[in-house]
Amino acid sequence: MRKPCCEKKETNKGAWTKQEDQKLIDYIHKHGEGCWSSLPLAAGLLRCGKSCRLRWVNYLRPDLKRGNFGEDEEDLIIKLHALLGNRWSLIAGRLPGRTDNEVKNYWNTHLKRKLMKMGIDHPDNHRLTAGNNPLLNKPITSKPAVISFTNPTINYGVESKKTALCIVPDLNLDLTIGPPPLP
DNA sequence: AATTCAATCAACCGCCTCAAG
DNA sequence: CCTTGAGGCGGTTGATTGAAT
Repeated sequence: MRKPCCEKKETNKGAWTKQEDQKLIDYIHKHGEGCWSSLPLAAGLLRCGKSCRLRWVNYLRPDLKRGNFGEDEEDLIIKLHALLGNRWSLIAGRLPGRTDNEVKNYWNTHLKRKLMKMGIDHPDNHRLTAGNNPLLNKPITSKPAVISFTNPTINYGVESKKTALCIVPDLNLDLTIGPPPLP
């Protein structure tokens, strides 16, 4: 079994202090994101490199948006999750200013629950509760591609009147994965 | 006001991949 | 090839906060 990356040294754990944050910010402003394993020593931090990277990527980066997710962001997450599954970093890559951790947390706390309320009892694979919806009692032959969005037009539709349908096995999501947009 | 419960989210853990030696 | 270590990722935990009783 591999040793943990920071077994060699005593390192701080838990919440970061303001001073630690500042040290990390200062160091990265001066030297850029480089070798995370040697960063803590160089920056005067008693943290392991992984912890520094995580703190920077998820919290200190200046281009982070933070705050509530917009409806368009929600839709995009649902759409991308249907396509990619739990590939949070890929999903986050399509949401400027959002991190994988943030997207993952948002999915687990808000969206999962929201989809379940809409009758999708397996939000992880975007399957609707068959018993609730006669349309769905047909066998699904291929991997369900799912879904719904408030914007553009289709909704999961369990409750919405304007809805069309919800699971379309071979639905073309008209979504291509490319490099994330430039900042 | 005090207590309990639920929701949220920052941070950790362990695994995987990949490049360097 | 094989080994090693760094970086990155997804799953999970636990502290904190807010709401309900």
